[in-house]
Amino acid sequence: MRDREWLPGETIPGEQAIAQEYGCSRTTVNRALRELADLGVVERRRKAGTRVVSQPARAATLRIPVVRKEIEQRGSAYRYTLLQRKEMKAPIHIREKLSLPKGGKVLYILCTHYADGSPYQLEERWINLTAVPTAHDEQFEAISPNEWLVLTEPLSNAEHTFSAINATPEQATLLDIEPNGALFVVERRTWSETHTITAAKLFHPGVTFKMISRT
Amino acid sequence: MRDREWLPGETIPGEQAIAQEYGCSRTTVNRALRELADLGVVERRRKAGTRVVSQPARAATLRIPVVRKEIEQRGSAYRYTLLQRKEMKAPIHIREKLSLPKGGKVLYILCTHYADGSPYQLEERWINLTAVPTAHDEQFEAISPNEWLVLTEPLSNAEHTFSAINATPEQATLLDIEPNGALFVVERRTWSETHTITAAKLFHPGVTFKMISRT
DNA sequence: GAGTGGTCTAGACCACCTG
DNA sequence: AGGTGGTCTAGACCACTCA
Repeated sequence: MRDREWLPGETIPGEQAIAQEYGCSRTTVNRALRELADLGVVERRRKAGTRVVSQPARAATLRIPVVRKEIEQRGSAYRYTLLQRKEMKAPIHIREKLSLPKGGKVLYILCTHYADGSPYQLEERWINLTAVPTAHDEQFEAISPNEWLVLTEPLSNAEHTFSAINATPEQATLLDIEPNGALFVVERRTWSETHTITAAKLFHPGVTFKMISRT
Repeated sequence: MRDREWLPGETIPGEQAIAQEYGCSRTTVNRALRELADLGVVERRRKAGTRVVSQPARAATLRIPVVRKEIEQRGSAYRYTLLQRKEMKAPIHIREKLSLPKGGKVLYILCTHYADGSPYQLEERWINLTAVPTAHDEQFEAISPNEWLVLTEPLSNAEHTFSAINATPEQATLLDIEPNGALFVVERRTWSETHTITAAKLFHPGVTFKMISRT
């Protein structure tokens, strides 16, 4: 069905018409078209019908696992080190990201994840202590905030931003790379239905790191 | 339904059991669970049942549009410049990526995409001339290979790899950034059901570029 | 071999949106 | 106002895979 070419620039098929033409039920057609819509190949609107998008934006699905699993899946040994941990009033840029009021308290954490002894990721994180008060009692010496939050706050929503920057001198030292070396940065914001939970910046040495998405 | 907590680490619900419990049809339960499986929250296998994943890998969906649209959507003016175009025997690393035989011919293209006059993306591309012979007749002076291929070879599969590198001197010059500046790199491989089509490397100045995925 | 998920059918009601 | 997609039901067959 998805091979067939009635795909000129942007046209309008129908839904139960297709069902008749192919001799299948509308439910099936609906599912097929819905999947095509998810892929971005097709646009659907209630009364207007279904339109074949002219220049579809490729839908790439990434799987972003917990760092430890990511490292172990490459067959490397995982190690974690806590560098800094302090409770503080949220700085302005974090207040904005987490929609916190003036004076809102956060737990700031800086830590490193190693693969086979080499720095794999530098993690900088702010946890909203109003939303996750139990973080106050966790020292994050044995478990990384990444992993702890996945266990503690399941099924949260997230927004990811990917970018590239030149390492600051401190970052270069901590990640054991050349001064000014390229870093792959993942910024993550996480929230539940009621609260914003955490903001994180994850820095990967560019030489090492690749993020892959298939189909 | 997705609020309910029978989410201990990893357990096993049933499918038509759930349908009865919630007083809805199995079709509906199936769809719900299938969507949760797509999100990576749940794992399903035929005989074994459905398991709540303990540390789910976040599924982030990216939309990767045609460069021109990406730029125009930011409200910027788009301009495109062809820098180089030559037919050649595929170098080894491209032969591997495109599964080409020795001596397989490709069309190599180097070009730049500008947003409001500033370099936005440096595109380096190899097109498989066996699979897409019509590329031979296209000069790519008026239209970018990116856009041309989306029009010519619709509905192809793709694999994307994201990484960060330091710009080479040439890249820094072409993109008008500092020497050694960080670049956000998208590598793309594209294939149809029968052929590998193209391999591309897309370089974005790290200072400018961000790639965002929501939920 | 038996039970699970994967997929389909035929029919129905509804919300939305456009013309 | 009417037609579209969105979603649901009740029932069915099949393929896979575990025990």
